[in-house]
Amino acid sequence: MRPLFHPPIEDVPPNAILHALSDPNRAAIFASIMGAGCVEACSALAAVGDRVIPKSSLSTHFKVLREAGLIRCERHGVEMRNHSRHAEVEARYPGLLSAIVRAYASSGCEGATSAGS
Amino acid sequence: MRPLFHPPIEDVPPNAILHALSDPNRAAIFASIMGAGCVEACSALAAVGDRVIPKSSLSTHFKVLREAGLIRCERHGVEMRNHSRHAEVEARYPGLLSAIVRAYASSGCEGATSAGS
DNA sequence: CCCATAGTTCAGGACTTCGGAACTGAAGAC
DNA sequence: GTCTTCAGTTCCGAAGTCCTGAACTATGGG
Repeated sequence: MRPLFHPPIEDVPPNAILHALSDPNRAAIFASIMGAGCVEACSALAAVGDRVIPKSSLSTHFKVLREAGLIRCERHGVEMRNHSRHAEVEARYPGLLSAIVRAYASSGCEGATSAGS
Repeated sequence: MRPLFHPPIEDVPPNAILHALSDPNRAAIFASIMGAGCVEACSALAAVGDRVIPKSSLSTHFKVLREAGLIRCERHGVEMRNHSRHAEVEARYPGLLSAIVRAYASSGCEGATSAGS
């Protein structure tokens, strides 16, 4: 497939990460990828709680997360594997991701429920 | 003046905080308030680096920060004192604010430079 | 009382995001 | 090899959000 652009983590400004995760849907997606051992298919995340997310929105969300350096996407056959780049982000911005995920988890919001394994 | 609404910190969802701080201008304002000993007047922050922020935008930014539970505003005479509620937020979402501020600082972005005073 | 200062509100335009429909690319059926 | 199906992307219009200048309100001083 065309070479999906993944920015080096040093080029990602903090506000891009905050923006990406300031959307509860994206936060839920990311928490799910991060919690589920760094691999998921897109369609597996088509629902956050009760709410069904349209495919197109989902695609956009993944694009935002990808461009924020939070995930790495590669095509495996017909579906997409999404690896969390959480270790890289952690190295670049120590404590940021864990604090955010913890914040969502402690708020009882749907943002990180699926990360609770 | 009318009783400016300050939400209790427990009522503030994490995404509101992330959203508030995902704007570099607001991040700079907040970093400045937090770094400068928790008191500032609005007009003292009318410029982020080279960029001049219009009063109306500034007012909106303060409102967003206030409604995200990040600052507490009270009128003293003709001007406004803005206290950082950073301790409360820290208690509610441990490590979140410090990680964000540190991220902005380490990125060399203008988000937290003014906190170095 | 009138003026100056600090901040808020409103309205119009620019920008972003959402979501359905159509499209592309890969795997399996025939 | 070709057709069908599945997974995801792109396109475009609708809806919402954000920015900002202009007008307004509130406070303090002369």
